[in-house]
Amino acid sequence: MTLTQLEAFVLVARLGSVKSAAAALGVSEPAVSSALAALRQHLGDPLIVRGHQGMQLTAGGQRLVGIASQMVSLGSEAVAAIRRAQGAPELLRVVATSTVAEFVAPPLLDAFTARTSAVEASVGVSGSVEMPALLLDRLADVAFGPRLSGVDSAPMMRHRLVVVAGKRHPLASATEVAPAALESNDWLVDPAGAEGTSEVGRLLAQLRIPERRMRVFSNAAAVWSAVAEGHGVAPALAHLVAREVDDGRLVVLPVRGTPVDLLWYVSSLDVTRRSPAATKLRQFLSTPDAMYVMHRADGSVPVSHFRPPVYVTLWS
Amino acid sequence: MTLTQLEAFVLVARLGSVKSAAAALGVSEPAVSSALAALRQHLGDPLIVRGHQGMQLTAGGQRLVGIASQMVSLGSEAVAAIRRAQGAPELLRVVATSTVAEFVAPPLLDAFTARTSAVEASVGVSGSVEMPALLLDRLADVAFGPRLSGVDSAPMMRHRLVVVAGKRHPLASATEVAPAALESNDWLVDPAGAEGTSEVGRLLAQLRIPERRMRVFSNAAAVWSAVAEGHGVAPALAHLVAREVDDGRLVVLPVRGTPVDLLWYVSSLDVTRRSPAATKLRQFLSTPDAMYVMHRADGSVPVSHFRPPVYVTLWS
DNA sequence: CGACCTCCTAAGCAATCGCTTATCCGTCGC
DNA sequence: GCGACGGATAAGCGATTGCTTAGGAGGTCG
Repeated sequence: MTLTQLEAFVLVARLGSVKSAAAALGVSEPAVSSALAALRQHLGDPLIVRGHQGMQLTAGGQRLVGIASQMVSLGSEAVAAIRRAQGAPELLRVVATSTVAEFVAPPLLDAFTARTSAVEASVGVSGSVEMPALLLDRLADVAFGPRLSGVDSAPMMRHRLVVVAGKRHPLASATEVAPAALESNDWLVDPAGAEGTSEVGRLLAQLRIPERRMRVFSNAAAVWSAVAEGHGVAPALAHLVAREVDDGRLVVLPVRGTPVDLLWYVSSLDVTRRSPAATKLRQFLSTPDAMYVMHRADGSVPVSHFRPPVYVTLWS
Repeated sequence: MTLTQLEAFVLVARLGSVKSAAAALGVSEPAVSSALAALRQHLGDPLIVRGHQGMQLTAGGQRLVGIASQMVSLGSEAVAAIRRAQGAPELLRVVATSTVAEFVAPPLLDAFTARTSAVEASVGVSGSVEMPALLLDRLADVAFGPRLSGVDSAPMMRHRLVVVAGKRHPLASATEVAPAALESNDWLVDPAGAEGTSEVGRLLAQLRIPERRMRVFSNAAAVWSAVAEGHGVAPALAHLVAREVDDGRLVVLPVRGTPVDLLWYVSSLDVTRRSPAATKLRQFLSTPDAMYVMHRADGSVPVSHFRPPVYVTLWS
């Protein structure tokens, strides 16, 4: 499997014909055809066959084309990245679980880059199970989330997990919440909560909430706003819903086993192998400035510092 | 530049020595060394040099290692994907602007996959400028967002853009909002709004809102909840904040030029080149069922259908 | 200073890549 | 049925890849 072969395949898929792909590449048509043949043999799939209107992708070809196209474009990106790196700022790539990425990471990294010259930070979202691999593969320099094994994790921020409901919710005025009452309610969670291995996932498992009762929202802010509307109950971070609780819009339920005091950790490779920027960030995290930013976090940053964290998704 | 070379480089970077990389690959040590040499020459950068503790990445090497590692892992993923494709469901990869991805896409695709057998849908977030390229590269089958040129766009859903503020905001009781008052307020937006080319971005430009007045949140739900707290004003989708407005928690401001009636479009390659699943989805979009789901959307789906949309980010 | 240890270079060799020209075979249109 | 078109196959060629063994170069240690 060669990048040239993959590029030929992508072009054929995209243009719908071997001939035009050959023209686009500036080579003869058998060159493309044989590249395709080699790829077919290597993967054991026809990939693309003659159909009634141009070439038709097989099921395997359909899956391959996205992957192959990324590989090819990453190839050119690699060249461009090296070019840019001649006099460029250091990169700091952070992954975080969805909750942290939503509220804590953006203002924290904004404050960090403002205090540290020549560091360029960006954030991505990932499940906690993928994090060690991402660090080991150097796809990320730092991970925010639960404690990880196999890499160097240190406590970063204490937080408290509570269960909340809207003020008009039937359970809102209860002095004690029975286990049976929990199971018969809708539970609203964010993507991190849907992961069984997360802290929230473990809490839900401990409370024996059945899966069919769980509804996953794309982010925690959406969860809490739906809960305030009266749609079920949800786990929440105490300091982030404090204002809604003070206003009376949300009510903390007296659920057995809560509140839970937890820690988020910062993880990276061990000290000899982590990137300089990762070292600097870990130092910054121990300053009072960082503590202040983390706890005040509402997840927003000024537009001039904003860089969308996600450009392209790798389809699994 | 070969995948073998990239793999050798990644392993050296990861293990910190040529020797151990060679051992891991089960080849002699000059084999790794020469692969590295070829890559160095091809890219014109030392990539990784002898330092005091093992090999040290150069600035270029630091950037390359993430890209290279992805290319290598995509290579093995390609093989796995083909394997799985022998009797596998069709893939439908959707990209959407952040607002659509947050509220509309998940329930819509959930309803679609429930009604259509053997289709496996997943969603990613991207800016609208990248969308045509993503479709053309077949990194995505379908895009939800503004009308795109160069691909086949059709109207999908009408929506109305308004400007909202919290009930206690100074502008909440105004009968007419002066342009000067707009500029001196904080404007809260989601990632799509921070893109100058989006509909929200154009609205903000038209209102002459200076960049320093804009604060970007990671999602729209967070924006509206912050606005309800009294933190500035924000563009909002009328049907999604309707309940907050009815409750009096948010107030629609009488801003000149609003409300704006807009359309979201569904885009894909032209009819001969789009995937079968994309065709089916576009048919589904014209049914009353789809309309119902789109307008009722609060962005949640049952946990059993939930697949986190983003696993890995390509760092730009 | 000399004995490491680790990386790089040299030389050589089989296999493959990537390309060419020339020729065959399938499927359309008429 | 018979061209015409487009894709696959064949044969052949130079360049590159990917590996080996052998030896040199540049550090860090005792």
